[in-house]
Order: sequence, then structure tokens, then C-alpha cells
Amino acid sequence: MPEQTTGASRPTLEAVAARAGVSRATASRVVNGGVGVRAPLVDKVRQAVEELGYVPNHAARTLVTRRSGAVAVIIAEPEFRIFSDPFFEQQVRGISRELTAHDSQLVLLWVEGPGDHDRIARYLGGGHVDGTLAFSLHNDDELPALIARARIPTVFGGRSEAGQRLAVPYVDSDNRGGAREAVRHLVSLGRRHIAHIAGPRDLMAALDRVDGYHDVMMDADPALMSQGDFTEESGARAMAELLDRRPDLDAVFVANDLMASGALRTLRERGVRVPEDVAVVGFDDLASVVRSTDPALTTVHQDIEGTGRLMVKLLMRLLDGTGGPVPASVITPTALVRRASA
Amino acid sequence: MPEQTTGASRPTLEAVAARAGVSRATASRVVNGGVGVRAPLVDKVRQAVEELGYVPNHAARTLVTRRSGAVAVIIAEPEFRIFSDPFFEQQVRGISRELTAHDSQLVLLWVEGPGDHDRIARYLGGGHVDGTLAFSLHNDDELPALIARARIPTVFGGRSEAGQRLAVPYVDSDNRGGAREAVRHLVSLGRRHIAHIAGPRDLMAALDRVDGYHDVMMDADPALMSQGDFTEESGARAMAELLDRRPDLDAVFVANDLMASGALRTLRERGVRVPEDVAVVGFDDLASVVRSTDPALTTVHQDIEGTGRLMVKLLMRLLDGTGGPVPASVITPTALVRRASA
DNA sequence: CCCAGCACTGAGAGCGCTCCCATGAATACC
DNA sequence: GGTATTCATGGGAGCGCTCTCAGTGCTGGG
Repeated sequence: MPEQTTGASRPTLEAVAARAGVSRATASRVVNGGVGVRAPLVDKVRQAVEELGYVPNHAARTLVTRRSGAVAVIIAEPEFRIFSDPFFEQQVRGISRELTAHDSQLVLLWVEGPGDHDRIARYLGGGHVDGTLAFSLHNDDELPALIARARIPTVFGGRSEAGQRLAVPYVDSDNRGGAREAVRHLVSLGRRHIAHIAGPRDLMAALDRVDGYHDVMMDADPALMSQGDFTEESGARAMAELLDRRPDLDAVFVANDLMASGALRTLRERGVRVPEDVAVVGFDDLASVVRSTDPALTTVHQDIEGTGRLMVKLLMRLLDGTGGPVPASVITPTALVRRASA
Repeated sequence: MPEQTTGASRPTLEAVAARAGVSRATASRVVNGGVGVRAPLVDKVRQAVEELGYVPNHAARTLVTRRSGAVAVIIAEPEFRIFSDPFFEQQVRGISRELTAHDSQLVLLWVEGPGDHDRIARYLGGGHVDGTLAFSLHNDDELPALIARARIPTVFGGRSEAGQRLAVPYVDSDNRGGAREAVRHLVSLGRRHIAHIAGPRDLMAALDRVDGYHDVMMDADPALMSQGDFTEESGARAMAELLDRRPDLDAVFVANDLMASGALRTLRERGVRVPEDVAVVGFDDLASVVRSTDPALTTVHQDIEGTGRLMVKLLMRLLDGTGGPVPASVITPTALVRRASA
């Protein structure tokens, strides 16, 4: 038995079986849960595992089961800044946690541009991972097509045109509903001239929030709409424009907290009182922003980590083929959080 | 030949060999570079690979070569915020790029606390990855010990007590040297009362910068030292304290750009002119900060992405066993970037 | 013209594991 | 008490690949 002499290399199942005095098959059963093995044998194997410090060889297992126990999270370079986005962090955290709960690992795939597509396609084709998770933010992204071509189970984070066209399931917050709730809240406060500061035009989440705004403000003056790019700076600028165009506005729904923070700054600089003169509602409920605004920001909360977890859950159902058919999308609810600004 | 009928499953080397009319061994040689195979056969195999869309099965390869082609990047939960740190982002980017250049993949391991240690240890022991990369920032971290116990090749990012004790190679910026250069520059400007705003006391990088400051200001008044925690807010506060204690100070070296930005704000609020009255030097050369300060911030540049790449290079040498002995540490140079603030 | 020497190629073992199937023991049924 | 049935266990094939080693066809020297 060479296993005993080659003490340097890691013990195999064979060694465990030999030590426990059972066959490799039985040892395997115990290692994988031990169903259908009698208690005394289970114990003997468990003990052998313990004593030998046995850890299953992942490659060997993958080779036969055709399951790698890993999931790729694809990050496209155009949005790499997203990486330092608290948003993204929370989502990845959720993904990581849920993956751990499913005994899977997270492989980070950083796509640096079309030149990388080949490499990624080969990687996805190589059976390294069981499925992928991707964020399709911009509509012009080539990533969805790439993933579709690799024919690997995938779930998207965020609604996207390409994703829907390719029938890839996605998870998203109820952006439209959340926006609607925000604007309705402003209406219920008796506000009549409610403006909107929108996010980037190529971002579905931003567009959905615009739609939600229009659901309530069906015949709003176009002058009450202003365009930002989700940065604080752009929010400040958009607010200034709005005030110039419609000095009579009495409320503003801002498409994200960062821009809302900028809007608040402009209002303060112009001596406009919040919420007395103008009520402000944001979106995201970002801890770092919400904590520091003055007055405290009323905003639409979304469960980002939960979204990440849901992506994994959906993917796992896709992989198992159990739990019934996989829905085309899952929309997580949002909730208005009332603070001082509206 | 069942391979042909099971069109659904991916082609194997066997299928490629059959199609090219060669043996599996020869096909394997071609796929792995094709040395020692005559040109016509190489072409035939290449063509078969192309036509069949063959992608090597990773698990099978790993099983025999004992190399997974993956490297784990370990992120410890106590520092999870670091994830949204531009710093960390750049470092991971460098790691990702260099890993790609070495045909390796990045597996993200998110450690959520001591409860996770078992899971991680088992993972590292399971041959999933060839080596690990970890960031040991705080001195009280248990992570280094955990990794050491797993006996897996590792490189640390950042100097740490534990890392040095366990003789794990590390890569770090020349924090001390950079700080020295910053302070020397202030001296060369004729400044005499040079203060320092330090970073967190449990962070080696911050301590090294303090040491660099002291290297030049050997008998500095302790009143010229102030403590921050690397946030903008803390920089503003520390600057205020310094001005109260030593109104005659004419320069300040701040341990990072974020705090420098805060310090600049305090100085502006107090009507202190920069650099005329007080010269300010930061550390990091963070694009997002440096771009927006007024006046433009003079700071110490460090090559974060390069540090990440170096970590990978070092690890690869550790794995290959080639390229000579692996140094205990690699320190990347820093460089003072002169702008308007000093 | 024969054989040593060389360059290529193929046969086959084996990496560590799971899973199918056969075997044997124990229990149930009539 | 004999056979059908269940249940636990072991034997062994085989996942797709790499790698050693033997074999094949050449060339060149004697």
C-alpha cells in the first residue's frame, strides 16, 4: 500500500477506506452524507477521515459528477467603477453568502473588453464553473450575447433588453413601483409641482424610475424633468436647472441618493428650506449617504444583498432542475423610508 | 464510437484525435503547445479542435497535473469595507490582469469571521486552488495563521507582523520612504513646523508613514502629531486640532489623500492659505480625490495595480519553483507628485 | 547493405472519485 | 421452512486527461 509510505501527499479515499476496513464505495457514501450505511461503519469511516485529515479531491469529484461547485461572477470592464460602488459590494456580499450556503465558490471573471471575449468563452466552456452571474447594466453590452453563446446557465442582475431577448432570468428591484411610491408620497403631502431628477438614459434601472414617476405624474410639465448621471455633482447641477426653470416647484423625486445629496446641497445654497419649501425623496437608501444628509433623507429602500442572494437561488434552481420552472424574473420589493426630507 | 452520437455533450480529446486520425497522446501534445509533433499532424489536430469546438476538460487535467490553475484571493470580513475602497479595487484589478496573463483564475474567498475558518481551511486543503493571495492589514488578524496551517503557497499584500513571523512573502509600497520624501520636500520648501496627520494605529502602512515622518523630523514636537482614521472627516478634525495646538505650523504631511482633502477643507474654512501659509502633502495619489481638491494636492504616488501584479508574480515563482529563491518581500517604489498644495 | 541512433507517434496506465450493479445477509411473506 | 424482498456492502468500470515507455520508420556511419 503505497499510500502509507507517501506520507507527504494528501490521503485519498482509498486510504480512508483501508483504515476504516471498508470498501472505497462505502467510504465515499459516508463522506457524502452517509445515507444507507450502518451506524458503526459510518463512525469508523468518520474516524478514519479525522485521523488522516482527509479532504476530498475536488478535481476527481468534478470529473465524474460534472459539477464544479463554482459559479462565475462576471464583471465587465466598462462598469469596473461599479466595483467601488457600495451597491455592488452589497450585491456581491449577498452572492458570496448564498453561494457559501450552497457549498459553491465564487470565481471572479473580469472582462476587460471585446478582446477578452474569447478567453471568457473558453473559460465558460471548459467546465470550470456550473453557471454564471452577470450584471447587465447598459443596454449596449455585448456580454449577454457572449454568455448566451456559451450555453451556460446564467442569471442576470438587473433587467436589460438583451437579457430579456435572450430569455435569461434576472433579478431586479421594483424600480418602477418604488418610484411610484415615492411620488405618491409626495402627492399625499399635498405637493403639486413635483420634479424628477433622472439617472443615465442607458440604464434600465434609471429608466424604470422615470416610468414610475410618470405613472403618477401622467401629464407632468417636461420642464420638471432633469437629467443626471447618478453622481452627487450631477444632482446638484440638475437641481439648479430645475429651480431656474420652475421656481415654483415644491417637491423633487431624485433617482438615487447620491444625486439627492447633491440636490440637497443646491437647495441649501439657494436658501430653499427642506422639506418646508421643497420636499426631497431619494432612491437606494444608501447607508453612507443617508446618514450624513441634512435633513435626513427620505428615500426608497431596496434590499441589495437580498437581490444578490436571489440571483444565486435562482441559478441553483436552474442547475438542479428541481423546485419547478424558473421564472423569467424576480422583482424584489422596495419600501419608502420616511425621514426628515419629505 | 459513442462520442459522435452524443452530440449534446462536449467533445473529448479522444474525439479530436479520432477526427484528426492520430492518437490521443498526439492530440494532447498539440493542444499543449505541439512540441515534438510534425507540422502536418499539428495542423490536422488544430483543425479538428476547431471543427469540433474542443475545449479541454479542466477537471481531468487538474486531476493528473495536480494544478488547478486558480488562485484564491482572501478577503477578511472585518475589512469588508475595503471592497468599496478604490485602493482595493485597483489592487484586485492588477491581480486579475496578471493572473489572466498566467492563465489562472481568481477565486474570491470571503471570510466572514472565525466561524468560517473551518470552511476556508477545508477549501484550501481540497486542492481547489494552487495558492492564495491575502491582505493582512491589521495586526490582530487570525487569517495569516489559518493560511499557514493550510500549508498552501501564499503571498500577502501589505506588511504585517504575523506575515513576517510566519515568513510569508509580501508586497508593499515603500510607505516609509514615500513619507520621508514627502517631508523632505516640505523641508526643502523652507518649512520648519511640519505636522503629521497619522492613520489608524493598527495599520502597518500608517505606522510606516509615521516612521518616515520621524526619520526626517527626528525631534518633532509631539503636538505636531495628530491622529486620524483615514476618512475625510477625521482629516478635517485632526487639522483643526493641530491648528489649535500649534497655530504657527507651516506645513502638514497627511497620511492619505482622503484625510488631506478633509484637512484642506478645514484650512479653507479657517482662512488659511494653501500653500502660502500652510503647505499640504498627501499620500496615495488617488485619482478621484486629487482631481477635485483645491488647490490640487501634492501627494505621494504609489503603483497600486503594480502591487497587485507583483503579488501574483511572486506567487507564480513560489508555485513554479523556478526563477530562483523567492524574496521575503518586495517593496514597490513611491514617487512624490508635485502639484499646487506644496 | 546492415544496424545504431534519432525523431515521432501510439498504447496504456493511472490520477481520485462516483455510481451502477452484483453479491450476500437479513428480514418478510405465504 | 422455502422463497421473495429488502437492505447494506463491495467490485469494478470509467469520467477525460497526461505522461511514461515501447515501438515505428528514418537517416547516417561503417
